Amino acid sequence: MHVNLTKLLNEEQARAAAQISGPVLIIAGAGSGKTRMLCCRIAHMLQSGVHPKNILALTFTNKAAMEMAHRVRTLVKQPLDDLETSTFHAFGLRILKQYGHLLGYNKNFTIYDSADSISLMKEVLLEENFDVSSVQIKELIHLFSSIKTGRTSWTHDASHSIRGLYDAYRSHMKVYNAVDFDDLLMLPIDLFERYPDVLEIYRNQFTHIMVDEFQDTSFEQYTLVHMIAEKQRNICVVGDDDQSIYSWRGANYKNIELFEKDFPELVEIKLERNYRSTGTILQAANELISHNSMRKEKALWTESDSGNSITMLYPDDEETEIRTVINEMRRLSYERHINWDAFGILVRTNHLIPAIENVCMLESIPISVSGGQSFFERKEIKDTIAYLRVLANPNDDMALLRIINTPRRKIGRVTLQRLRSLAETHHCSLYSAICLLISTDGVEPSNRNESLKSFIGLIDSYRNAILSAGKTKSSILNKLMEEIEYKHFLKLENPENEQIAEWRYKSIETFIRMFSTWEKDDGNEENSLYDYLNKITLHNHEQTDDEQKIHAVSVMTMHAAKGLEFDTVFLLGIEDHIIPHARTIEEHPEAIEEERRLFYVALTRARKLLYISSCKVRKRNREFIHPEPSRFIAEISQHLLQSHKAHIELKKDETVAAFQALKRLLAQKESS
DNA sequence: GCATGATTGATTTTT
DNA sequence: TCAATCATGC
Repeated sequence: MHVNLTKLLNEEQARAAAQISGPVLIIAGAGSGKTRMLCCRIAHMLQSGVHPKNILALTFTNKAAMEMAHRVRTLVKQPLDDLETSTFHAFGLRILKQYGHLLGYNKNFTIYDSADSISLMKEVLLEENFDVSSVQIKELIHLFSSIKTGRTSWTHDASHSIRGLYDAYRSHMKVYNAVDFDDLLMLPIDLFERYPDVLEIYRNQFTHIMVDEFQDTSFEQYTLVHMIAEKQRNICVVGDDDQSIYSWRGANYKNIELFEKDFPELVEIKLERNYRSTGTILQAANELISHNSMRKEKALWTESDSGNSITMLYPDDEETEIRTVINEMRRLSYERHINWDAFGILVRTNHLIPAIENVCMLESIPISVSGGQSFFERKEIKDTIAYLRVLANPNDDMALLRIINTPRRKIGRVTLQRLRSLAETHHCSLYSAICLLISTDGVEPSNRNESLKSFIGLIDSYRNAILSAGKTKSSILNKLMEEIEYKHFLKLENPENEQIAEWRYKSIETFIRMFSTWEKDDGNEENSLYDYLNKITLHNHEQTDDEQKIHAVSVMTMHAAKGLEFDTVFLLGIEDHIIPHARTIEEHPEAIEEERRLFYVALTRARKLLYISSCKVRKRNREFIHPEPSRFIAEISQHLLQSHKAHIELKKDETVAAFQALKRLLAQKESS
């Protein structure tokens, strides 16, 4: 292994990669070869004798973490099993797994995702007799999250009852032996404060730390990494304040200022040369972002040609919008021999995605959707996972509630209500409440507890089986799903179409197969059920990398597109209530700058061609509205834009001609 | 007391 | 369009 930095990188990049001791702040603009630099930097560390297990690289998404690990391995041609590249949350989980018992958590704790948190909030509200709309529930959860992470304090508008709800929420979590996403960061901080010797272990292990997407780290994430880095001070953070798009989740680009204050001896390096986009795209992006105030001084430049103008589309409605895009993709792939995976379709909100999926399906365009309703969010998969969760941790009430009457076991509203109040008076989980109810049942076997008894029997027997199963857990799960006749339940759910039931059961089989692949992988030494469940909670929104999807058009939200790039990018639904999003602006007028940054991120994903589309009519709820094009479009010089030429849309016979040409091409390829 | 079908109402972004 | 809630039937 020998990596020559100056050969692989430009001057600034090489400087950044070579500076491996002391604190470093790297301001890396969009498309400035940041990932490449980071990978070379790790390679350089290894070359300089730093052991892989002493390196900690924190990223924002699991995808980015895996990508980085992969690229470093290719670069240095070594397996590097000890190299820790992970997200903050995965890192926090790792710490809790090892030392969580010091804080009173059993090792079979469950991670609650936001859906679980919402269900729990509903439960708590029910208990305390509150009638609250779903919007308010989300607000409450957001408030509690801010409180927990110290972003907000109780001082203002904290009524007594709201504090009560917060306490109830937290005590429920404790009873369930559950932690939420915030806990994955806050509990390690708590741990480090209470057990300095544990902190010392981490400080000594991770002598070299890197943080990617630093502009999107939250205060508590920064606190965590600061605690570890404080002593050795070999920490490098990489970010771009113009791409900060997660402030609603607590991201705080002011962390850059904190970092400057905490590590005053730092070296600052700016990467301003853009290798990704054409001059036109870059200029448009620069113009747009210059409308924001309070930016760190930065000027992206490129040596590439100005390239094509940005194409504006003004389709009549949503369907025309997608069909126009499909026509363009067909034309480009035919004229320029472009693969489907060179296209990216980006939207502001998830709910614009299904319509795109449908039309692409009809037109046989292969697409790969990330975000939106993922495999793990399908009802049948969530049910299956809920069964696993209850087996792993019977005190997990949210999972238990999901499955206790699925399939129907004649355990209905009233029974549950009784169980709830029993659980409440004993401060225990529903599972314990059921056990209590059954044991105090006495001699006369009351009919109504029979179904509860058999349910507990089912759970207990499978729990024993799966916890002692070694590498055959998946087959036990399979047996469980057969025993409860889940397939039959699906058929009852879809009486008019048995095919749907079959199809949905197939995804359960797929899940069991995935589970089986995981448990047979020797890399998972511990191979515990808990590990698997935690893994799928944290990797929820991730692509299951099917080979068939590699040559597909990517469809995703602008948030999900961060860090990615495509030759050709289509931005759909660039209308004034969607981006900037009407609700955001209403609630926080200052958030317009973040919306602009989001649009900036979207623009800078494109290498060569960029299309921006704004519909004349869009269906919202049940009515049609006439949206205005996004105000951001007006912030770009008009000479960079060009309207979509009508003749570009292929007429029918042209399409036929195109297909024939394509056919000839394929025949040629085959014969050669 | 529970299951089922009809009505209503709500939709930002993600670890 | 979809999910959660409500009212009614068994």
